[in-house]
Amino acid sequence: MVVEREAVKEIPKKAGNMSEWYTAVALKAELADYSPVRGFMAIRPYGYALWEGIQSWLDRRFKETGHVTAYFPLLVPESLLQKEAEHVEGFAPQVAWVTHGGDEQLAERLAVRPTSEAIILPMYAKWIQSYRDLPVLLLQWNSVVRWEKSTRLFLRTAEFLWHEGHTAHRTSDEADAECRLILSIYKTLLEDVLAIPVLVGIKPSSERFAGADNTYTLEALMPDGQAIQAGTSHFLGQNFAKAFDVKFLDSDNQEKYVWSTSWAVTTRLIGTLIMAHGDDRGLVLPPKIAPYEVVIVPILGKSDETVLRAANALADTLRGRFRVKLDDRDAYTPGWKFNEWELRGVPVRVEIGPRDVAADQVVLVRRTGRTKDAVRLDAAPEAIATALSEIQQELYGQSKIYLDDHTSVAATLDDSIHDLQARKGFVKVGWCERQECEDTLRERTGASPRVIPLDEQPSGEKCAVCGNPAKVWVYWARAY
RNA sequence: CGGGGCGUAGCGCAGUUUGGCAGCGCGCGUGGUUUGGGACCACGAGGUCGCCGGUUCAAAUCCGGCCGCCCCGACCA
Repeated sequence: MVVEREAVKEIPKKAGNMSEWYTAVALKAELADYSPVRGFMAIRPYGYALWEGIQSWLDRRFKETGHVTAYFPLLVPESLLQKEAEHVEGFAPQVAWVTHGGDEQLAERLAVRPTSEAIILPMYAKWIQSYRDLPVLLLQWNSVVRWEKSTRLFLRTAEFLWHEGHTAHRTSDEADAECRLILSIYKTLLEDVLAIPVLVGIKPSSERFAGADNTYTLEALMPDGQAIQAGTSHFLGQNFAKAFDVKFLDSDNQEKYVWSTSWAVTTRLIGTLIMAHGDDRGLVLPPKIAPYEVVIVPILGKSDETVLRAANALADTLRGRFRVKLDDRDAYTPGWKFNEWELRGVPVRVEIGPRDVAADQVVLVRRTGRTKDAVRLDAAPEAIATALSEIQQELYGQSKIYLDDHTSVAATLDDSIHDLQARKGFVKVGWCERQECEDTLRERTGASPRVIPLDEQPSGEKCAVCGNPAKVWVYWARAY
């Protein structure tokens, strides 16, 4: 039986102040730390392993869809950044500038990329001549800098890691299909791997990416009732092609501008993951993304030779099938290790001690329930596989129930205001698509329109603000 | 950027009101005993009290300025 003495002492309750809880978990689980440079963070190996998990899953998918990886410069000349008017206006307040090379002042200052459209599209102009060169399906794994006023580990840092995809297409339809393909890949990543259910759709024009004709988005709901954007996919139309003169000769011998897209998910996903599943004992990681799916804790005592040998043999057996950590450090007691690995979110723990070796069994403990089950040694791999798959489903299921329970429909302005001010999640409202109705709701609630769903259309409902026929549904929420 | 709080050993803090030897717990090192839910004993290492200036015989403590961090709001992936 689990004896509750002092649980994890250093972590505040999640239900209390979620911000304090979040920061404590990110630091104590050794995911990241504050760095000497204000607003920037150091990602520690355990946190980076989560990012590598996301990377390798996406790289596998992108290989299947024909996307290839490239790399473009860190610095963007000011003149290039200024070519797309809306783009530069949108990012100007957040750009960091390089003004000197060594001692000498530069003739033209260079932006540290806040995103790379302005340095990639000029290259596309050189590389694309004919419709036969299309589509171009590139992405790069890199970091970008946005000078943020207030920052939080993973959720908002002045520098963050991401991949940014940049594609160029022959037709508008093809570019739009690309955006939707990426959206579906991201949705699978969020729901099947990270176990976080999302609403998908498009942003109202007021929330679009600077320079885009359309922005697709994935919105998740955090346990404090606030929404968070988990990924974006932008249909850029011909805006950037025209600004950077990216043209091709089509089969009809006409010179045309390409249609481009850009899309990204960032290390913010790690912050989202922490909040979505963690509890008062720390991190809870979905098995599919956990750096270690299984941790083996040998209970060493006087008979430590036998136990250690059994633990090593078990680790070798399991390693063929799972990501395994054998924690054979002798400086820590088993109880200390139990708490440590729970804090770090490992889904399944296997305890093996003298009693188990004698009985030819191991003790299996799930991070989610923490009940102890004795399992015959030869049945352990199957039992672990079952536990991992059930934990994965359990985490998604809980989050899905939370999302559904915290999504309401409001038919009137008063209801919308009431529901949004209660801060309990998404409020779905009908909208006539007029800016003034959106502005009214923003001012009255402090919330923002997060997403217009792709698969739901109003059928006779009215705009919650003005009462005219609603053209679309919009999910509103307070947001990170 | 507004409101509030804080800065003293790696971490968490006491000491500041009333100026007078820089402390406690955890962690860390060594040795030993331990090990099934954060073990115990002994010895030990570790400090420009955020920074700069002022008052004073004497400043962690009083005064002035600056910097940084956290929380709550407004803006941002």
